[in-house]
Amino acid sequence: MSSRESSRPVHVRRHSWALTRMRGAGHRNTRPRALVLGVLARADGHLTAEAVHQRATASGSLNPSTVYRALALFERLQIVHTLVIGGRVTYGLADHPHAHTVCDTCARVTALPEGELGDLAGLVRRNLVGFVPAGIIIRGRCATCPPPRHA
Amino acid sequence: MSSRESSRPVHVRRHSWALTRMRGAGHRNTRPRALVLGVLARADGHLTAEAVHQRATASGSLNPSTVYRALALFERLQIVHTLVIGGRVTYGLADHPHAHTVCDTCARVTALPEGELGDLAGLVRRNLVGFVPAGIIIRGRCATCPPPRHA
DNA sequence: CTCTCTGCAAATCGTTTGCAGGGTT
DNA sequence: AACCCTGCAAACGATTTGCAGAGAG
Repeated sequence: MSSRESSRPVHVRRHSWALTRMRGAGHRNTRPRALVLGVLARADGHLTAEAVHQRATASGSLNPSTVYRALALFERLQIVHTLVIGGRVTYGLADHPHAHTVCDTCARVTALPEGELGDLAGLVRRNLVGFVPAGIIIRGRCATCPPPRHA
Repeated sequence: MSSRESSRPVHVRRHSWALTRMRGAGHRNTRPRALVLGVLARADGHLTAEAVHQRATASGSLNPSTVYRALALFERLQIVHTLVIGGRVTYGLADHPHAHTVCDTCARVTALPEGELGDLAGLVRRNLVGFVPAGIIIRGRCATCPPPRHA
């Protein structure tokens, strides 16, 4: 959170990365879309559409359905990718490839930076000929969660 | 499909594995539950709740809500695992650990038997201390799908 | 016999959609 | 000016839930 590693804060760079991609595909830079991207660029982790809407609302009003439409567009353009956490669809900026761990118990999500797992993506590419990996999700139980009681 | 590798067909063994687990947790072996397990035991791949209901109906009537309740129970007991494919929740028997590839374009799912990816689970366990992996999902684009056109 | 489980039907709620006006290029 | 995008409100559809009766142990 020191935010002085570069002249441009990280979230600004992520935001403009997404913006460039969107504009490059011929889509307009509107206020609602900018609000959504701003939220996603600042989020460290994945957010539900509802959470995106709530946070975006703090900076200006916009309609939930517009959030859904924006997110659907961004997903199609591969600006965001989705992840289901605790039964809810969540969205996160797809600006750098990474794997996620998702705890089945507490629903906590951890992003694993590249290299954290050796070269997992490379392993996949090497073994699955023709398959282009876009994301890796590891479900399980995180260290701090108690094992599920057999009810 | 030769189905004579053992005296007990595979689906029977899978079914009774699940049954044992369910009974062991103190739940009753009812006809609807048996129907659902029968479907899952025979399925090679993941099915939506709706598909489970349709197939189960072929062997006897049961209510959709009962299917949902059964699947929720099985998930809680870790008898089944869920996977979101093309925006729909799908269910599969969790009798042996394996990874899945999910194609973002055609929604096709491929189960990777253990060992297919080297020891992916072992790699995860080694690098994520304390995290107990229960499943690995690799999203991406399969060899037969065209790359998404930038719309 | 007791307590769980099921069927039924209504309620829920995240998400989608049609349409007319507004904003971006 | 042309066309894309948004707000609004209604529609949608998968999943959940309350309740009374049926069935498993």
